[in-house]
Amino acid sequence: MPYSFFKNSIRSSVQISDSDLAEICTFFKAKTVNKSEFLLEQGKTCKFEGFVQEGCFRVFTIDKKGNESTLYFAGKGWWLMDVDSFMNQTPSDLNMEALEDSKVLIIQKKDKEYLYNQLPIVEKLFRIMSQKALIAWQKRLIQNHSLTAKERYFHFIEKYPTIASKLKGKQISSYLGITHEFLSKIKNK
Amino acid sequence: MPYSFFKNSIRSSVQISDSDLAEICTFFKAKTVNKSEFLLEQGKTCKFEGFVQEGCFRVFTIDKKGNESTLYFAGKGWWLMDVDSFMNQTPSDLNMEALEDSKVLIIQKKDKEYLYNQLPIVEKLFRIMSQKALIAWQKRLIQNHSLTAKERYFHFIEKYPTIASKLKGKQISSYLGITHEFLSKIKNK
DNA sequence: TTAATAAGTTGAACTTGTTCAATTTTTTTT
DNA sequence: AAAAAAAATTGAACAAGTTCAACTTATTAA
Repeated sequence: MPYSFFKNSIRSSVQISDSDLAEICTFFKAKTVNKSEFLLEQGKTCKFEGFVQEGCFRVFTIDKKGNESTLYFAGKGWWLMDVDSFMNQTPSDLNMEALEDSKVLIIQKKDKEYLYNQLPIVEKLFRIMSQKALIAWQKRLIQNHSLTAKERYFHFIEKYPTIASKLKGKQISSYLGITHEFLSKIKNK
Repeated sequence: MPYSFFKNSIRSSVQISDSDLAEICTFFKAKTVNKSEFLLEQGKTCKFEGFVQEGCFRVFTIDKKGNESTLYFAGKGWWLMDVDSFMNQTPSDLNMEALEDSKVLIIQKKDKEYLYNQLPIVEKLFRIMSQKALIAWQKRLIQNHSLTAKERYFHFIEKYPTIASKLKGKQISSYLGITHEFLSKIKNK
């Protein structure tokens, strides 16, 4: 049952019939992404959405000054989406890089649109998922405003211990919005 | 036609029939909120969602240290929601304060739930609205990471000139995540 | 297994932004 | 219109975080 974890994840957001869930699954195809490979690259248009079944990804952007900024890490059970590029079919600002050998379930844009039209529950599912994500982004902004870099670091490794243990310092610092040198100084005190 | 602006706003997100739109409108009640009054207060549970027809609001939180952090300003055409408190019926972290005499359209939670169940297009509408909001929050985080306070300030007044002109420096600084003293120094150079 | 490359550490000088306190200006209340 | 309160400004001392460069330690590739 390669879809059972995926199904449970959906059921945790929305009440859904077995048959609807089964139909949804038919549109999600398994894909392997090996360590250091990119599922999406900045500049390309995003035509898919993905669900992480195994492994871990980093979603980040590189700004004009060449600095990396990590939006989030996607471990098992997380979604990989570039909402902007997917919705508007514009070039993406994001990179999605596998941090280890990973497996994702992928749905193509045309299939997603079909599902939205065919199954209203899919609208509800993604409405709820988007709202949960929104809550998390709002909280993150508030934390960036109210906590120091040191506090943000310890909060991060407490909240995401499993993912954090897989990360290089540089990757964590680009999530926190500080330099890797300063993160190193935070750690050694 | 007090609902025509509201209707146009919805139509800009989703294709919808006149009759569906008319039914939606029946659940949104006009409410006046005068300057300095609060539509929502931190600690109370949010049982409504609102649409700004006239005026302007500030949505902010006060953290443990007593510092204010402004999430966003909601001018004409913006939505006022505490997604977290509304969805989970938990005490809110947010305050929604009218910055001038304002008029909002309000829907109660039970009516919103009825609409979600009754009209699938409402799910789609809020799915799309949530995803647009998500895009904006992601971009804001990236900007906080990649721009200096000065750059963020000029970006803000360029992007929201109308709202910005109504604001006190203290309100802008709490949006940017800096002190009002430092904002004053930025301005006078 | 040894190069080669990437990652992590450390220190000194620097920049950005904060804190606190005093002063002025603007807005609100009486 | 005067008094009171809130907002904005300024400066000096300070703290948080950056930059650059040198060095050490891990990883990866040949």
